[in-house]
Amino acid sequence: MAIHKKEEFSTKEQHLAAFAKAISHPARIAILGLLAKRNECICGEIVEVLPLAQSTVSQHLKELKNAGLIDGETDGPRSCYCINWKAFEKFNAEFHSLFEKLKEANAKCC
Amino acid sequence: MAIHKKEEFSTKEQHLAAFAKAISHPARIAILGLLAKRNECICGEIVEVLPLAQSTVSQHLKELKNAGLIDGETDGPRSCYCINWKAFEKFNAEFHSLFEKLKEANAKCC
DNA sequence: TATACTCATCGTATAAAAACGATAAATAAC
DNA sequence: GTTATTTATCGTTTTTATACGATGAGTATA
Repeated sequence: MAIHKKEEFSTKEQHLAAFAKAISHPARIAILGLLAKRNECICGEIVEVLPLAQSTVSQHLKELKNAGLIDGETDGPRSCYCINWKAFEKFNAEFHSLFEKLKEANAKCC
Repeated sequence: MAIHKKEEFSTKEQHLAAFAKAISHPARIAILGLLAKRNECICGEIVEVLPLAQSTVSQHLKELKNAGLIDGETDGPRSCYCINWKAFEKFNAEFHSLFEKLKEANAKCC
């Protein structure tokens, strides 16, 4: 009976959740950190750094790309990836709009 | 062969990923939004609002609590929950320290 | 053309997440 | 003391995520 009910929530909630899911694995955090440090990376470079098989890394890259967090383009036989900073801005903005503005109303608790 | 390798990444990466995982489901986003709006909530109130069974909501509340994002205390037979704003501050700070400071080095891409 | 290299995809196996009903524990009300 | 209320936990089922090896498609090099 595991009928997922994600679609019964608001679009905003779904979007923010999907964004969070994309960075919910340390490998993907590591990839993003590496891309931020080196500006751009070839898939093979990432495979060298991470303790994961090439196919697994490729899978994580695909998820990050699907979430819009990174961009990728082919360079001959290689694939070059870089961070999509605009997407990060958007994530930050959504995160803020959901919680930050409500914070001042919460001085005390329970 | 699904031996999870999360422990092979840095503590910081694991922590940030765990944080993100906690908010990677629209139900948990909705719970946080509700708690932010009402300051505090009884479990039953959350069950009324969400399109999920009581046991499922309780499960999501447990995950949010384990992640440190919410606090809960019993009030008679009821359980009262509220947001742990300090944890959100910490999350924001970690998120920033990982990416924000590297942004200026990334004007162009690929 | 043949060979080597890079990387995405496929197939597969295991672990984790998501959802529910049922039950249990604790407190309140009668 | 019995009953009702509230919520956490247990057990189960289905879906999704994680990870790998193998294969294939594409590009470079000999």
